[in-house]
Amino acid sequence: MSPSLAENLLDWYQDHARSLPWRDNPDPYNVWIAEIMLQQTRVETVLPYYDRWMTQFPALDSLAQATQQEVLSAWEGLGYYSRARNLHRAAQIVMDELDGKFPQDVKSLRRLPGIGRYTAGAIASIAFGLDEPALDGNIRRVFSRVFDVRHLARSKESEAQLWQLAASHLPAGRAGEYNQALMDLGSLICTPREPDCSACPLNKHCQAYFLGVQAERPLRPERKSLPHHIVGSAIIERAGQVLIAQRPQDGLLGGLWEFPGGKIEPGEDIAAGLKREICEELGVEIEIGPAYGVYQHAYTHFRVTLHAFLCQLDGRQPQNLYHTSLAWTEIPSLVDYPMGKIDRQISNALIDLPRSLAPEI
DNA sequence: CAAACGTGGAC
DNA sequence: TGTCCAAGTTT
Repeated sequence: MSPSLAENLLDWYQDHARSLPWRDNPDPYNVWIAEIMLQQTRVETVLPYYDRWMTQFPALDSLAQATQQEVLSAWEGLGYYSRARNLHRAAQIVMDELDGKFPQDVKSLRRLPGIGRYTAGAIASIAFGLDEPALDGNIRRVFSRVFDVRHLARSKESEAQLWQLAASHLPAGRAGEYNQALMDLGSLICTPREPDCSACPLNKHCQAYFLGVQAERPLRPERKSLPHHIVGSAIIERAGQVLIAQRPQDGLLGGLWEFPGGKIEPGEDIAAGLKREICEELGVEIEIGPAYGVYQHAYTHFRVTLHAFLCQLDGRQPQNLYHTSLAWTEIPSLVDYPMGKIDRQISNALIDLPRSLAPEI
């Protein structure tokens, strides 16, 4: 009798498993942090963040006791910041409501914020040794090829079929290894472009390879083009300090700090639009000074071109009409506030070129 | 349930 | 240079 899919896979994994820090000691906390960081994020990107995180927040209690600003600063640059806010909240829930005991089954894991179907299965199988499936992007691709799934990727039909496949081939008692082996296989061999089918331990099982259609699986839906927004931002300076604002908790870059401003309406003059935004957000008129750079950035669902300006207030105090909070800060202290990429670039420019704030000096 | 949610790297 | 992609979750 020829070896099963799981047998071939696990044999391969024994020799080819990647050495990763969270695999050294796969306790629930380590696996949880790694799984959240790895959501929609490459392993190479995660590695330095994971190491710093474990130094700063070595266990559940230290994470629960940290401030949200500390957590967001540790996360800065990783993106999808709700992951960090949810990790922090979940750590506090476990400490305060669950007596410090991390949930140990899929159903209770999924009650924690930020843990969905995939992550619950991953933690349950890897950290607790339970026979649970975990379907991520790699495993979707592997199974879409091995079983020649012809439904459109992410459709209801393909999701149902793939979760069924992920569950139906689990080797009893070795689900954690199996799930990780599938992910390593997807990452190393069964790659999105030019999979290395000749080196694949599953090529004898692979229907797409047999049919020569592996490059066309999974079946991808068409993508829409991204909208492009023009944004104005005000670097409001007063007595050697600049005004920064903390974004609302929900939505884009929630909880991070920014230079206030906003979207310019189509056809609107940039300076006029920036004055309007500042008036809406801070209830004050500004005088717009020298331009301070044009910044291009692509988010997941839109692109922006951001125009920054050095600005002065009209003498009145800004009111907080939109943000979580406002702060006046010395320029060197901007490093202490978590920010998204563009505002970090602006901050770094200010730190590197402080004289440009006071060109008369 | 379609849309929102970041960023960096490969081609 | 623009597009695609990468260990998903939430609303």
